Amino acid sequence: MQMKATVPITAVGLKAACAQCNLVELCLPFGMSDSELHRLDDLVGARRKIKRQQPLYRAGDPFEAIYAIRTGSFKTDVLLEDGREQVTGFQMTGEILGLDGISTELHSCNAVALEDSEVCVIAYDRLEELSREVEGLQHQFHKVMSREIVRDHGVMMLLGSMRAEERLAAFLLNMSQRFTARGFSAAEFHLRMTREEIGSYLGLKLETVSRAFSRFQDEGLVTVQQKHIRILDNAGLKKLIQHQQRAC
Amino acid sequence: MQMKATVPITAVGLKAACAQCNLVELCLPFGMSDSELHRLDDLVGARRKIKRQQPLYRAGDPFEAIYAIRTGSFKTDVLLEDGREQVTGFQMTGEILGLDGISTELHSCNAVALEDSEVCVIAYDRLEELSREVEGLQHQFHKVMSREIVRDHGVMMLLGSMRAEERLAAFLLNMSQRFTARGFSAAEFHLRMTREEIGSYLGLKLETVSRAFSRFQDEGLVTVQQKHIRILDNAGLKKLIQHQQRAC
DNA sequence: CCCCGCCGTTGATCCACGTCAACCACATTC
DNA sequence: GAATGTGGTTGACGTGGATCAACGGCGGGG
Repeated sequence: MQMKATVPITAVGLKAACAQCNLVELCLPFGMSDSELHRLDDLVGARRKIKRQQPLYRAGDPFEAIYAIRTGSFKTDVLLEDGREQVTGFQMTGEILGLDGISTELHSCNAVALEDSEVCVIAYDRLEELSREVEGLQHQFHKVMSREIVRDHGVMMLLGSMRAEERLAAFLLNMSQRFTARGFSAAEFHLRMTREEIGSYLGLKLETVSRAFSRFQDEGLVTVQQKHIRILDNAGLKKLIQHQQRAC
Repeated sequence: MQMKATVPITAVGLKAACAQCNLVELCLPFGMSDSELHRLDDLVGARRKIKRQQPLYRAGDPFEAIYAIRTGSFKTDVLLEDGREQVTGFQMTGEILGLDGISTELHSCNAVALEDSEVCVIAYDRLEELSREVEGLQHQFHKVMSREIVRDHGVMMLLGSMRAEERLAAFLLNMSQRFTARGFSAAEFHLRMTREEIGSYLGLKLETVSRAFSRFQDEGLVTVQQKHIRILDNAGLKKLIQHQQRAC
């Protein structure tokens, strides 16, 4: 069921035109002036469509570009020789994929589409070139990388110090907040990933994720119907995370 | 026991002079030409000495500079409101601290010296400025940030998918490899952090860390005397990580 | 030198989560 | 509509690591 190599499923020749894109606020060009914005037009090359379950890139692939998600969503994961998988993140529209490849010029993880998706391809050498000239771009790019580091620290906190229900609560609140930023409902959304993928991300087995969902539902914090989530008690979820619910 | 703010313990006026530093190979200037190297002299401002247990910066501090470790070592950690601590990393000479601050212009974690240490202070606005002119610096800086992201993914793998002994084995091999890169013995070294700090980093309690050390010693993989470690069977440790040691 | 505090080790017990297994809800295909 | 497969839920049970507790060793200060 695996493909030999990561090949573009579709590479359409359309220019991406950040200035016209409604994702600027969430994406790499955030905070740039109009004049700066127009200089990006020759940076963002083609778009590429990726079908659900297909890889955008794989660990070991040569690194040439980073990718901005235009539509759809992805997961990134790393694999151990013995087959164990760790999902390292879920990415939504406007977010940047591929930063892991800069350090060794090889991608160090897999990026897989969770649904039919489209990305803007940003050639990395062109990005470095242009960001030497466009200060706003340079600065924003650094912020994007730094944000990724901060996000990863948050996940470490989650994996290293939280119990199962706290992890799931943190995950739901994070998803809710990211949907909100994209103009969707904070309270009601559709998860694109399976229980197993959530579990891998949170360092839990899928059964534990499922049970935690059920318990949240019993306690009136959320309603869950398969992948459709409705948050009923945001504050209750937040409280779960902070109050280490132990005696003493 | 906490200090109000992070103030320089000592700020010596000495220019750092990367070109003369024996850490270039490990540090930000890696791979830069001699002529590029000399342009760094006015980038790296003062050095700063930090006493053991003192913070270099704290979560919430305004971000102004990143730091290259000249001597000593640090830990970085994040705290939850309820007091839980997650150590997100241990840093050694030549490694860069403070990248987490770029995204929000506030530091998002604490950096604490594990021993009396000295860092080179690199003003961030000057770094951006200079890296617009010096291509090698720009590229190397991006690699350093990317490497941090890749490293964090490795820690997630560890926290999310490995059992206690695998985590400790991975930790020891990682330390060994980093000591080697610094010209120290790969087999014998002195840990600067406590069992509790190791435990926090690995998502384990200190007792579990201690027991795993004892078991490694019983199995002839290492000898442990307090913080002094000698690795007897490198391959054995590696095997521990890959072979998911379950029946079936 | 002795005292004291911190750090590390080890043992006994507990419990959160993993494991194993059965079953159910949908979606896809024929 | 039946057949098949994938993903999700739930229950029973086992276990790895947390918790609680006692003790030992080293290092710093009087």
